[in-house]
Amino acid sequence: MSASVASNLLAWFDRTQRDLPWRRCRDPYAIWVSEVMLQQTRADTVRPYWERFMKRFPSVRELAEAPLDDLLKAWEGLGYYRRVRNLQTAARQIMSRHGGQLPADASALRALAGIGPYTAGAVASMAFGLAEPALDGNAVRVVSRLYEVAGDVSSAGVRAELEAKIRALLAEKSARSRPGDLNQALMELGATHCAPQSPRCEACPVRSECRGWLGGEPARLPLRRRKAPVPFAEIAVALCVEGDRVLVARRPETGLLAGMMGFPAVVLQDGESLEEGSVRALAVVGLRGEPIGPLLSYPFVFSSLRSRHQVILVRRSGGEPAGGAFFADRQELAALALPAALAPIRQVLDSAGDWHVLAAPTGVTMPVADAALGSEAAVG
DNA sequence: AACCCGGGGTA
DNA sequence: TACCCAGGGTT
Repeated sequence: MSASVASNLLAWFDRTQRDLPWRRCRDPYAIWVSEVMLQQTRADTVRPYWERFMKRFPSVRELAEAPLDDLLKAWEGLGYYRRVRNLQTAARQIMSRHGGQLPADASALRALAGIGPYTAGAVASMAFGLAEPALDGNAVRVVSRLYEVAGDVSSAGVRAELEAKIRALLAEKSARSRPGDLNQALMELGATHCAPQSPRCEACPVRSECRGWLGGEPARLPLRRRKAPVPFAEIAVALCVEGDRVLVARRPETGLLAGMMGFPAVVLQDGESLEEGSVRALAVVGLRGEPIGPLLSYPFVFSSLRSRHQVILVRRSGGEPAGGAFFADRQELAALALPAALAPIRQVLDSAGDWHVLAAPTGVTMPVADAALGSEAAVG
């Protein structure tokens, strides 16, 4: 019936595909790294990270043997930091299970840390030419519209249905020798034409085959259940400066920003003041302390949490840093991988000529924060 | 199946 | 603002 869909997609892809650096190489390792970076992350964002990462960690072995802090620094700002931990776990699994070479097998790939159904299919098809579907968010949108699949795409059954549609496309004669390109063509079409809200159907290479377009309302698909509202949290951040050093602490191994370095912080409970929260944050890392005064406040939106970070200066009155916390000088702070949510604080510290003024008992220097932050980030 | 996990682009 | 993105892991 639609034997031309695959060939039309491939011809269009050959004509218009974006020039992405990982498309220039055939190294399975390089393709794998790019696919992990591309999880929930746009190609234009990934590009510079991938270039730097490949120079610094050019092979599975170097990734497997790298210090975790170096990996986190290379990942700084990309988010979902669990990805890079899993990447190293998988590199070590590849060393021990597969002699340092990525396995040319979807099931074996799927068994590696951080590789799920999508990434297994993507690497299998792009790096090894296997006929495996790579069903990402783009492909979900394109395929659900192409075949007017009207079920909830977050359900396992509908996902299987969509994968079956892709398998059928991969089996078409024109696609048999290039499954990776067909998968990429589906994703490319979703990224550039088959947009969530306003698809550019006029320029679509498979419009005449698209049941969604023929039905007149392609943008109503795909269907998914409504997501729960995003909760809000007030976060108290204790900034403890002593001389030319600032207290940093490693976050818990579970939950938000697991295992990342940061400044002592707690989520304020109902009725708890910023000052009380800051004392509690210090206690977590083994210090007694007293609040000096607020330094800055800014909103930060995660995908699963809206927050307001309230940064308050504190002074240690006793105790020693415990549990991975320590006082870092400027050089040590610069070397730490910090999540983007803490970037405004790093910026204040970087632009403050002398940290002593931040530790002053009175007359908190708000102009420093205002100058460093910009109007959007500074919230009262 | 539901929930959690960063960050950023875009309509 | 709301949505969603070359998703995966845990429970």
